[in-house]
Amino acid sequence: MVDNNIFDNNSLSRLIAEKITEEIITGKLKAGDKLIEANYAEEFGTSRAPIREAFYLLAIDGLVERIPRKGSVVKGYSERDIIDLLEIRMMLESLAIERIAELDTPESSLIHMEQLVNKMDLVDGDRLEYAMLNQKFHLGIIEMSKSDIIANMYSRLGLPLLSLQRLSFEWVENINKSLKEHHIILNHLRKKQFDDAKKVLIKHNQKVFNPRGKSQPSIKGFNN
Amino acid sequence: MVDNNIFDNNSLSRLIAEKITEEIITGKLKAGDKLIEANYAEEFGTSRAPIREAFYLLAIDGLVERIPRKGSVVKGYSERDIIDLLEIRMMLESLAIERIAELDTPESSLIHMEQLVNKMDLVDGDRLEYAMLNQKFHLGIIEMSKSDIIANMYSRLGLPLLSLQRLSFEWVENINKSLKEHHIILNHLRKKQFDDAKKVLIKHNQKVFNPRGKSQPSIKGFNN
DNA sequence: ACTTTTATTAATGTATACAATACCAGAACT
DNA sequence: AGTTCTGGTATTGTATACATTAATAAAAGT
Repeated sequence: MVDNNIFDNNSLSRLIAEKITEEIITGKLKAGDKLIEANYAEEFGTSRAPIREAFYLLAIDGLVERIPRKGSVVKGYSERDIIDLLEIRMMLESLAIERIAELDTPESSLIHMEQLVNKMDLVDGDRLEYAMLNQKFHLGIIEMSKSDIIANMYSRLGLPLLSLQRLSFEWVENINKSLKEHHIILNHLRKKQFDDAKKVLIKHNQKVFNPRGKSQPSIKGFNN
Repeated sequence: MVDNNIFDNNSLSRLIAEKITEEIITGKLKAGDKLIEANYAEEFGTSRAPIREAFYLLAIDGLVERIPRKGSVVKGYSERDIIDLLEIRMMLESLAIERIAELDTPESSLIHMEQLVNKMDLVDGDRLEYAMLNQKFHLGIIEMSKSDIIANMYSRLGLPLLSLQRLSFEWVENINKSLKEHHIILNHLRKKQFDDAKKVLIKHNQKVFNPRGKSQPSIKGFNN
């Protein structure tokens, strides 16, 4: 028995969930948009069953909200929500660094992170591309901690933030500072100056969001 | 139009999920136990569809792990996992107190919490009962923060910890100190001494885990 | 005109049936 | 004995059909 081929992404539902995730992150689907099972079933040429599963997977990642007997909508986050998400993300990353300090991080991980940061230096103007790489950087720190719990918690924050950062970046002003800080954090990690790494990381996170007065859209198609 | 009756717990799946949650928390179901859709379908006299949904709800709360094409099992947590869970819980509660400090907490909330703590004083020997009340206390702090995000994150931690606390309480030794601290935290909140509340809370949480007999792979030595 | 009622339609919830896959025990082979 | 086939069974994955509920529109009453 040969192993699964490339297309078998562990069942349809995962594949569909990934596709919808992409649509949310790229902004094709916006907060409040209603997701209709039948529509997607037709679009993907399947029955509603795997679509439902996909919606659940998305709900776990915090991208979709399921309202019993009403349906599934793309979850919206208020300004307050985003502040809390960022705060919690920072806490998790701080904790991750504490955990990293207790381990020997293999050279390969550090190299991987450095490659990532170098790639970010070269991005020129594509917000989505930058947001994706940035996400990978933060995720990389989480993974270095080798803590399933932290990683699990983080996954609930990461994607919603990714879908928002694209919009709310103060692109021009902060990008250069942000890039430099990534390098600094990595250097501290390499030199095992974990307290310093933490300090820079905390500052780094505190500067990410500049609220701009956008409020949460209401959900269309529902009678609230 | 009269509102839904008491039995309509917003669809079967929620009800089933609650029931299974109870079985996990009370220890009837143990980590690693496999959950078979068909079995539960028969037990509840339904088809497999709502059972599946229930499993997903449990997965969101971190009580069950879904492995594609294999099934659902009661999720187990290692000692390291528990340390991380507790650490994150502490962080979230700390953050919650910061948020509380920014609000006017209504008197009714404080009274509610005080009633809870008083009830805890009276519990005599029933670990599960105490663990449940303790859970409500911690949850109460989260709710006072009025942050959906914090509450959402917390729900992923709370139930797994609840299912573990019952087993590993160092009942006699620490219970009195723990009780006192609850009162102290509440008093600080009432007097708007939020920094003090936070400090006590952090200490309260840090004492929770005492890995003493490292030989034991289980969750021994975990209390609060 | 405005609200309430009623019918129609759309969408989710649940049940049943079948398909694909994983699991397991026993046979065949080395 | 141990390993690899092989078949049968258990269990999840998907499809289809129907039931129930929510959203929409039209009709009736005030």
